[in-house]
Amino acid sequence: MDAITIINRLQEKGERITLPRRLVIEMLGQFHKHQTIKDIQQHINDTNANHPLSETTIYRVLQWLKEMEIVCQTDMGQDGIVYALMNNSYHHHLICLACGNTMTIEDTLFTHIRKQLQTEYGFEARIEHMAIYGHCKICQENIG
Amino acid sequence: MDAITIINRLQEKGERITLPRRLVIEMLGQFHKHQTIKDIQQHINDTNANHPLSETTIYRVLQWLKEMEIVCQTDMGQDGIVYALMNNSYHHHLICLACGNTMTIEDTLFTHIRKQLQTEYGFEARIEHMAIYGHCKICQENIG
DNA sequence: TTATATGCAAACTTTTTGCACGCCC
DNA sequence: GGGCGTGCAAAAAGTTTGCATATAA
Repeated sequence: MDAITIINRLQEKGERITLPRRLVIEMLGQFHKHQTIKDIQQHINDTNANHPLSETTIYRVLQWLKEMEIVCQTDMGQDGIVYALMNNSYHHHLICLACGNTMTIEDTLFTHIRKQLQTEYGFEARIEHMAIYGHCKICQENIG
Repeated sequence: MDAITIINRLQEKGERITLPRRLVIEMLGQFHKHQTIKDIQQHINDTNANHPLSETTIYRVLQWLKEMEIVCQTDMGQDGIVYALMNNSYHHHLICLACGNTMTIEDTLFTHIRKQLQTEYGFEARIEHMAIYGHCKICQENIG
């Protein structure tokens, strides 16, 4: 689902589509990576110098997009809080506590756990973008 | 491992044990629940009125305890960032996006994923205290 | 036209930093 | 005694709010 589709769906739901909202959705759709508030603001204001957005607006647009379940929010620890469209193919991050490097992993790892949560607790998990901390292979060897 | 054991081990490692450090460790050991910075400060300053701790110190003690891998930090979303001793029997939280209720779940759920991360990526995951968002059974039924 | 989103400024919360002093080893 | 931790105050960073204005529908 790309930015235009998202915008159309929101509009069909009766949501108001304003320029700031459009810009944020397009920005997140363009970069298939999680972005901080600052990333979003900077990119929009760089490419759209004639209509810069205030931080306030970006916070409010992201809040709205979360309520609409269009974006998800992840705490990346040291790297701060990041946002991404939910429709991007799900992926997750391994973050090494020793060297700080991050690895991206596929979502298939969570298939089993999702089913189990549903079966055992009746809970429908939204694991779109998980950050898992630990020690990477190299650092384990260096420590060991 | 209780507070006294933790303190002894740190001391054996050559770490300096000061009163603030002792108070924070004991506080976390006493309540087997995750605590916010404010919880920690308030409890210590209530029960230890003769030696109140500044926020600065608590931040620094927690930073140190994280480096020592004694405490883990979890972002509970709306409820803020919380801290807990790692040695408490691991547990995790299901947080409903609709009603906000949280459920506590056992760690066994993650056994499989830990092994898989180790095997496939050589990554030793530290999944001590995970917050998983989604929709609880009741809210699913109400929405559906 | 009218309800709602935006921008600005200011408040508020959370976290970090510099420096003088005090305490643990 | 000496190095390191602490407290204070202030700054920095992150987030929220009130209100007048602008704008989508």
